[in-house]
Amino acid sequence: MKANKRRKLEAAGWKVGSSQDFLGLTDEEIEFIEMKLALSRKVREQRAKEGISQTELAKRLGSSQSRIAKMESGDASVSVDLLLKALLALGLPRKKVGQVLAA
Amino acid sequence: MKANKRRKLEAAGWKVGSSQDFLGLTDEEIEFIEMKLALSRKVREQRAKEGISQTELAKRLGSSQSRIAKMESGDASVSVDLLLKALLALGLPRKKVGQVLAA
DNA sequence: TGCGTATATGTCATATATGACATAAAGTAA
DNA sequence: TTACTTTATGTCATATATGACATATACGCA
Repeated sequence: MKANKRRKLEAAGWKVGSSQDFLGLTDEEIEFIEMKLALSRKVREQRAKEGISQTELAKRLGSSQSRIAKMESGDASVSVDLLLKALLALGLPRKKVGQVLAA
Repeated sequence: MKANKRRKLEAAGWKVGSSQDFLGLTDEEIEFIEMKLALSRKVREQRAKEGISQTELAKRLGSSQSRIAKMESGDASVSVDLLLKALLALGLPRKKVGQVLAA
């Protein structure tokens, strides 16, 4: 696990208890988090492209504005399931969703 | 209620080709289910390629054999999060995971 | 046949994710 | 400034996912 990768994760808003906890994460756990953050960023980007508010997206999803905000901030309480549903609700085709994850 | 119905449909062996037949599901819901099933199939394929049992994969994941079985059978009670973690635990790189979703 | 292994299916207590809600903060325009 | 909109943050009751477990089924191979 490289230091610059850690800085990227922290800058993206992922909260970790301590350095030990963070360094204790396996590469697979880091990969998983990075995928979630990529989806998170894509939601914000795509919502901006659609020109709608968090409240509007929440209505489409049957969710709430606060959860959309947590979603876009990379909050760990948000599941990948919800992130995927959000991207689909924003009109992103499945192929593009996959590209986000792969990138 | 609606979610419960979908769960039973999936558990009963719902296949991608017949997804359009189930009225009441939006295109986005169908896309989401298809992505989950693609991941599900990939887990079984990749585990076979690794030549390990469901029990062994469960140990790697900190899960249980029964959950792996549900995972591979496309049971709706399994989250995308767990499916992704399983594929990563099977050594599939992030890029390949994305390709599974996009396909 | 039996015996060991792998997989499937169902249940359940508990852990986790969720929407709802309140409220703060930040931006916008008058 | 005020009034309004959007976004951020925290809490909480409830819905959902989870691992553990029991047990059934299947698939070898002796």
